[in-house]
Amino acid sequence: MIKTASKQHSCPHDQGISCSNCRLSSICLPLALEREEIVQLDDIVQRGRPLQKGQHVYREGDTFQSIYAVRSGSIKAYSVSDNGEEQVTGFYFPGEIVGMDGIGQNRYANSAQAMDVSAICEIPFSRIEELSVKLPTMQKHFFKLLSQEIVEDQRHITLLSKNSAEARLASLLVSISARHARLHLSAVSFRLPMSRSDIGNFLGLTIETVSRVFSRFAKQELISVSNKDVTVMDIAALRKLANLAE
Amino acid sequence: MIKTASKQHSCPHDQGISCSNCRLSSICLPLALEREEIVQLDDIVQRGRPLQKGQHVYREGDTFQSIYAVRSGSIKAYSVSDNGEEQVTGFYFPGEIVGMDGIGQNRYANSAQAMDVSAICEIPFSRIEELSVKLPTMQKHFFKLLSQEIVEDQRHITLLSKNSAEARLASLLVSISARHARLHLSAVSFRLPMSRSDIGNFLGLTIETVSRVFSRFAKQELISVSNKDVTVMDIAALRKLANLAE
DNA sequence: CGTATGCTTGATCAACGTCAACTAAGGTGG
DNA sequence: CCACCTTAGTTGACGTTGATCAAGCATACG
Repeated sequence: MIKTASKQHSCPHDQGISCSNCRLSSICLPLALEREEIVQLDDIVQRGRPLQKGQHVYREGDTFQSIYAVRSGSIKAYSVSDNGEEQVTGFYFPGEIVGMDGIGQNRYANSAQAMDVSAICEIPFSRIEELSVKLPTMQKHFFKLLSQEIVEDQRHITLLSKNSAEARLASLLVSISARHARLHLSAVSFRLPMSRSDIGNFLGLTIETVSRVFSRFAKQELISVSNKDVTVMDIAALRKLANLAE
Repeated sequence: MIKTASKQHSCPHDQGISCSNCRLSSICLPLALEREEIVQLDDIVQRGRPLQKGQHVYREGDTFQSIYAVRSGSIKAYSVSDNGEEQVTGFYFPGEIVGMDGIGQNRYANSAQAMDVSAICEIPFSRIEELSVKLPTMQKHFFKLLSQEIVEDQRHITLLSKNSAEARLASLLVSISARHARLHLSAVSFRLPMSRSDIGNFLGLTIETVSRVFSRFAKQELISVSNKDVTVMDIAALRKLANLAE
């Protein structure tokens, strides 16, 4: 693989980057991987051209081959149930990994679609398996990654099972805010990449309810909303509404 | 480890059994593990005395060390959210694995509690990691296991997000029936090990709603219920109600 | 500039939750 | 072994939240 010279503060869509100097590596590779190990991972990661909004990373039912790290932009994952209804199962931001649902059945259980222009790193799973056998740290990392997705999904189950529309939306806003902060972006002002319909679908609510709750939050001056742009004005109140510990 | 002589059709609570001759191994170890490999796994697996009803396998927050295969009985997993409410995240029957939520944080994210007298096999995770490095088949198996739990949880998200009380309960009944069948038990008549309250909690419903839906199903002669004993009379209708493909 | 699409807001409705009373089942001590 | 008590489950009446239906508005795109 040919790599162009990479600079320290590169453009997020830049392809001439390696895991070693990727500013996301602390999220993507939270383990204390040795420099040596990262170099080996680098060799298997494939960085393609950015996806346009609406393009799919993979589709439900496709043969599973790779997992993907989001480098820039944002991805939504969704599945279609037997009766043809869509269920949005997750939103993924830079540093996060999609596609792990495919491992079990050798077929993706979800489709993954770009909500913005997005750059992704493809990591062929067979190579991960090989590397994991050689590098126990790497194996541990991927076991952890999978386990964390389980815990995330269970949190979402709790959200849907126990919480009101307000709590659900508050929870999503808090989560997105925190993930922006982790990326050293503003935790206060951000643009939601997804539609109201995606939000509703993800949270088990109708688009009308989502809209109403946004309006209510705005009226209570917890946030200000203008279309997809949100400014969080009272994160503590949102956390409280979301039933999260202080 | 000392193993007593094992017979072919052993008692489910019997401790003198090994993976090699366990009738659950096709569920627990669906991979084409070589006999040689199973023997190595056998050496890791610890089989303790059965748990009494109500006893915990582990508790949320405990340091993660092992995953557990259910040998007999049934286990429920639940977590307590920040506001103190319980959420039942899963029911586990023989051949199924609990505890994988602990890998990511080195702490269990759920508590696991026996709903009946239950026998479990403890599998220390560090040993799995070691073995997985030596046996790629084993590594693959555990990657798959984790991934399948993700897919399961996502199905449950869809259930909670999109389906009515009737669909949710129908879905649970179909699932339990199928899992009984897999164990070569009756898919038609079975005893529910969990309380109405656990069912409601798992399905995001109140106990009253669960009770009413049971009664409605009985009146429509889809099932007959007597306390915890259920007989499925029209599985096709239940599948339809659950929005499952024929 | 006009049309399509996404979003908001209002009015009404239904599903499920809440509250309450009652019944059945299981467990314990006399 | 039975009587009592506790806990689990059922059923009914009523209330609330969020879905549905419908109309209008804003934004984006050709």
